[in-house]
Amino acid sequence: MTNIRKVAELAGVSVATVSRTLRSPDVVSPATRDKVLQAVNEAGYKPNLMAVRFRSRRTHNLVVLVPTIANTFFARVISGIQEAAQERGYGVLLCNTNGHEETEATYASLVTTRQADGVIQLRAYNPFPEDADSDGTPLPMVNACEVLDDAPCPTVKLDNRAAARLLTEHLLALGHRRIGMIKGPRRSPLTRDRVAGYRDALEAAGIALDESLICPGDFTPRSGYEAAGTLIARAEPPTAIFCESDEMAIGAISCLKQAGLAIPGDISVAGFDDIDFASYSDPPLTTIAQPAEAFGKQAVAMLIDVLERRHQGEPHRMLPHELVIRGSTGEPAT
Amino acid sequence: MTNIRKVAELAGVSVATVSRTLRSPDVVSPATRDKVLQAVNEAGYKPNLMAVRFRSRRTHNLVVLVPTIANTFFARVISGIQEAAQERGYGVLLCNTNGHEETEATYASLVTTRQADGVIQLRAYNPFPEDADSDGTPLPMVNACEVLDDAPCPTVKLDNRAAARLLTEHLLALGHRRIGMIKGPRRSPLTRDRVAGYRDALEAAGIALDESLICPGDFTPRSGYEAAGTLIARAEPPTAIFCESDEMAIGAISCLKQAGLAIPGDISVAGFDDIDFASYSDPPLTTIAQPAEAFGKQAVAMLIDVLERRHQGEPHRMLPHELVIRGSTGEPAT
DNA sequence: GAGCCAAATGTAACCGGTTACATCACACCG
DNA sequence: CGGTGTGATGTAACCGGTTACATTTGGCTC
Repeated sequence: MTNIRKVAELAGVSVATVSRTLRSPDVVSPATRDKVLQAVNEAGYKPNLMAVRFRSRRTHNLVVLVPTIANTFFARVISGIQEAAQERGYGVLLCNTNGHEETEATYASLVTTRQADGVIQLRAYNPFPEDADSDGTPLPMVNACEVLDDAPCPTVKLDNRAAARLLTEHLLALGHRRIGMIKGPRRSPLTRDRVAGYRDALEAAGIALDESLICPGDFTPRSGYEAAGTLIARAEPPTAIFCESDEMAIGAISCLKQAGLAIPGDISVAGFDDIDFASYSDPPLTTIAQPAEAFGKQAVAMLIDVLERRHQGEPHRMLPHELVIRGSTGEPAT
Repeated sequence: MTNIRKVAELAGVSVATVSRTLRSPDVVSPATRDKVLQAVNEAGYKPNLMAVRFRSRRTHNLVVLVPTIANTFFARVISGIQEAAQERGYGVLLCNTNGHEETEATYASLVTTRQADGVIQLRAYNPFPEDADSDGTPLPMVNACEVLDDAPCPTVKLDNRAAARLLTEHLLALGHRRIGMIKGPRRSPLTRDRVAGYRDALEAAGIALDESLICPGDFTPRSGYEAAGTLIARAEPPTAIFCESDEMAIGAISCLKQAGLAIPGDISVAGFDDIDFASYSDPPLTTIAQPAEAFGKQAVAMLIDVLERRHQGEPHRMLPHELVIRGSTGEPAT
C-alpha cells in the first residue's frame, strides 16, 4: 500500500508537506506543490480515508433510520438524502428498522461508536432516552417526515394538519357528508395531526365527527384493503374515504371494486403522498403531493449545518404540500 | 472521551489486557476479565470503531450500487441486503447511481480508499476497467440481479431466460398468437435474456417473431404507458403484452384502459417481479415472482465469503422464480 | 531446589495520517 | 550590521486502538 511516507520520499519532502499540499495547497510554495502532486500521481497515491477520519474525528457518514425502505414514499426521501449527501461528500449508512426500536438503538449507537457523525430519522421515535451522549453532548440528529412533538433537534415536515384539512375540504366541497378515514398506526404524531386536520374541516362545515368512520391501517396496500372492507360493512357506510397513504388508497380501491362499487360513482377515494403509481391507478388518485426528495435534501442540509456548527436561526422547517385532483374523487351518488 | 487507557487505569491493568478482554476473552484469566468488564461498565466505555477499523484494516461496510432505489423491486433487494448485513455486523453504504456511470465509479472508489470492504452491484456494469486495484488485487465484488455475462466475480441472478419462456408459454397456452413485449433498456443483459426466453417459447410454438411487437421501456410506469400506446397503434396490434416489470405493466394497463380496451377481455397483460401492487392492480397482475429479499441476502453472504477468504465452490447462483397467475391474463377475444 | 514450560500480563511499536511547534532562509528596517 | 518578521518546510507527538514480543508467575518434574 502506498502511503504518505512513500510519497514524501519520492518527492523529496517531509510527510507534513505532502499532507499540507493535499489539505491546504495555498500554504505550500508552487514549486514544492508541483513536485508533490507529481509524486502523488506517480505513486498512484490515495489517502487512506479510515486514517484521515480516525485522526480528524469525522467519519463523513450519516445514518438514516427508516421504518421501511419498501415504502415508495420513503424510497424517494432516501433518494433525496443520498443525492444531497453525496454532493457534500458524505456517505449514507442505511438502517431499515422495520419498526423495531432496538434496531434503531443499535444503529444510533453507530454515532456513539464514531462510525457516523449524525442521524437522520424519518420516524418519530427518540432512540436516546437520555437524549445525550454519555458525556452530555447532544447527539447530532435531524427528524424528518414524521416528527416528534417536542423534538430536541431540527425538524422538517409537512403541515400535515393543514394538508389533511385541505383534502377533506375538497371532499366536502364535492358534497360528501360521511367521509371515512383510513389512518396510520395509533400513537403516531403524523396520524394524529392528519386526523386533527380532518376534524378541523368537518367542524368548520358543521358536521359531527363519527369515530366509527376512522379506521387504523399501517400504510401498506393490504391494510388499506382490509380497512376499506370494514368501512363499507358499517350500517351507514361513508360516501368517500380519505386514506393517509396512496398505498392504502390503492388497496382500498381494490377492495371497493371487488365489492362491486364504482369509483368515484358510488364512493370516492383519496390518498396521500402522490407516489408514481397514483397517476396510473384506475381511476387515477386524488391525493396530496409531498416533496419527498426535498425532505431528504433539507434534512441533510440541516444535519450538516449542525455538524459543522453553523447554527443559524430557525431549525424547524415545513415543506409545502399540494392538492392534486384526479379521477378518484367526485360528487356522491344522490 | 473515555478511551482504552482510562479503562486500563481504572481496572489496574495494561491496555493490552483490556483490548484482549474485549477481542478474545478466552485468553485472559476470569478474574482479570471480570475486573476489566466492570471497569468498562463503570466508565461507559465504547471502543472507537474508527480506530479499530483503521488498525484492523477492515471497515465492515459494504457499498451497494443501485440504479434507482425508487424502484420497488430494488427497494426489496436492499431490504434483504440490509438485514443480512446487519446480522453479520456490516453496515450498508447506499449509492443510488441513477444510471450515471461516473457516480458508480466514485462510489466504487470507496473501496480503494478504504471506506468499504466490498461492493454489491445490482446492475451489469463494471466500474473497474482494469478489474483490479492499483496493486493488482481484484476488488471484492458481487454482482446481483442484473449480471454481467463474463462477470469476474460471484453472481446471483434469476434464470431470466427460463422465466420469460415460462410466462410466454402461459400466454401461448391461453391461445395468444400475437404477443407484444415491453422490454428494458437495450444493451442490458437482463433484457436480452428475457427476450431470448420469449423467442424460445415462440419458436417452440412455431410462431414467427415479429420484431415490431417488441418495444423498449425503462422499467417505469410512464415508459410502460407509452410503449403500450405504441403497440396498440400497430396495424396488427398484439392480443397480449408481456412487460418486463410490474411497474411497466401497471403503466401499460392504464394506457390500455384509457384506450377503451378491457383486460383481459380485449388484451392480456403480464408483468415481472410480483411487487406488492401487483395484487392490488385492476385486474390483479399475472407475473413472475422473484425472491427479491433473497437476492440481497445471498449477495451479502457471497460477498462476506469473499472478504473472509472462504472461497468455497461455485460462485454463481440462480434463485428460483415462480409464475403467478392472476386476473390480467385470459383467452384472446375470438 | 534448580530447571522448564505454559499461561497471564505488560511494554511498546505500529497503523497512516494531521498538526503544533521548531527551524531555517531571507528580506527588510533602522 | 544586528534585529525582526514572514513564509516555507521539517520534526515529532498524537489519535485510540492492536499485537508481536518480552516479562513475570507459578506449577510441575527430576
